[in-house]
Amino acid sequence: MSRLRGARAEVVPESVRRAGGVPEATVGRLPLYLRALTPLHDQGITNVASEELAALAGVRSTQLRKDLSHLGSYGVRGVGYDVDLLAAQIAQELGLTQEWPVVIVGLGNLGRALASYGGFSGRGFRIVALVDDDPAVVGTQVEGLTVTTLADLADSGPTVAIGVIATPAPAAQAVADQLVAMGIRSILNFAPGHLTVPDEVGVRSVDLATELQILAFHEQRRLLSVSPEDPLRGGRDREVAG
Amino acid sequence: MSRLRGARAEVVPESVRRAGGVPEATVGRLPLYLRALTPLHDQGITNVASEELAALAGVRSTQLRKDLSHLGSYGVRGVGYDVDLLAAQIAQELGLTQEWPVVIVGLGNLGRALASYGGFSGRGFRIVALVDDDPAVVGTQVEGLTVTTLADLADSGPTVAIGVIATPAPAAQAVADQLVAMGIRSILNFAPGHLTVPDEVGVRSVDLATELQILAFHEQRRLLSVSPEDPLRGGRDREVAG
DNA sequence: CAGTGTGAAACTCTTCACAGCA
DNA sequence: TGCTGTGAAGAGTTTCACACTG
Repeated sequence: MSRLRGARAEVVPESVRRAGGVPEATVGRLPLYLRALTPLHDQGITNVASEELAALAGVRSTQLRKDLSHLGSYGVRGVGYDVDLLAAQIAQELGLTQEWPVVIVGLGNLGRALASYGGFSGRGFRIVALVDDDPAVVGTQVEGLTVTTLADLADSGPTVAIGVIATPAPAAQAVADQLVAMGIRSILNFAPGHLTVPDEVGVRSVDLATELQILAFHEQRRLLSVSPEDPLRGGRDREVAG
Repeated sequence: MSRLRGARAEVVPESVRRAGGVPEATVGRLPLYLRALTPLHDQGITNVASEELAALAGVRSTQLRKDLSHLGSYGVRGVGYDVDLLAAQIAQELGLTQEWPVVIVGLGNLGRALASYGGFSGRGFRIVALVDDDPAVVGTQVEGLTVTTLADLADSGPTVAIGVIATPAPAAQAVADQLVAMGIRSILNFAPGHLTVPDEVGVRSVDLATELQILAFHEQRRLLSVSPEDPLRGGRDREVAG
């Protein structure tokens, strides 16, 4: 589900790419574990067993333990994991010991929703710039930041590590090109459609229609298989990492 | 990426679950293919080769052909695929020949952004209800629909197949429970955190912080590996279906 | 002969079974 | 005794190589 997929370049096998590293599937779940640990920390709980944490994160305990083993985890046999220590370890692995500066491009409904979303600060990210190309919007204040153009950002704006694209689909590729040109190598894309970027740039795409269509597939499957001789649909607790 | 992960229930092997079906990984890519086909259709292009369509969707041509082979595809050797026929086939497989009624729960910034998003109609979905629990919002008109409460919806609202949760995190589980109680078996969750639902309910979750943290992991990895003796990062064109 | 369809191989990911330690 | 950590087995996915066909 997140899912990595090659497009260009020779394929470097995971076994080589991962020199001293963590499998991609595990990376996709580390955020879930971190998210599950936070409320435990807030409740003053200091220790948690893999079974319990796995339930909170929505995975199996063996999976959790295997994942954590890749970061050379420090669980205690017979006891469990130290909540704060584990959270710190995962945060370090994900690179959240520093704050990554983020720009949001496109201040339509979605862009504004993202800008006002609380999930950035305190989780390793800070919005440092907001960009739009509508003259009526540029210069206005949104969430305490002055909206600029992409050109202004490249020219005289703050340094940015991650670009979030929340523009209409037709503009997304051009925006991505400009973000890449100004040195950004991580892009989160909310516009539908595939972005073509150089190999060294990471892109993750979130598309509402795609998600709904996947749900529709299973919904249809369910409706069809209720009637006949086939009582197996193996329904399972479904979740997507991203 | 989208990724499926069991949590409860005995594990039904894919080979059994997929009786006459399509692998989960393939299902996750069918929407991408459909999305890539639409502009071709609009341009009046009637035929496309797997190499070209794969490039538009951001996958490899072998992957595309293998995926399509699972729906018993009707490509023509030496020629390619009929654009309209292929689009129709995929749409049918995904269950988009009918319109699925959708409810959006939570009309904060995100919920409103989703409500005004154009990606629903014409793609197999229609928003038939908007729900919020704020008395100041209930009864108002948003995007041509009158906002109701969840209780009203269960009581006297239209039938709904898919629920979209766009509430704050603390409310999400309770909302999911109520959606399930009224018979909804497909949920798209935008609130951070794991939802616990019965086996027969499908859930997909989209979480901004998770996506950003995965990007941050790779960004950090890139920064660390630029300097030393390790010139392999196997940079690849990254994309997520989910 | 260009391009699809597909078994087989390679690889990744998940689950199992159990050794090992506090 | 209880729970972690992990090699090995099993399941799923991707890629390869090439047979096949319009």
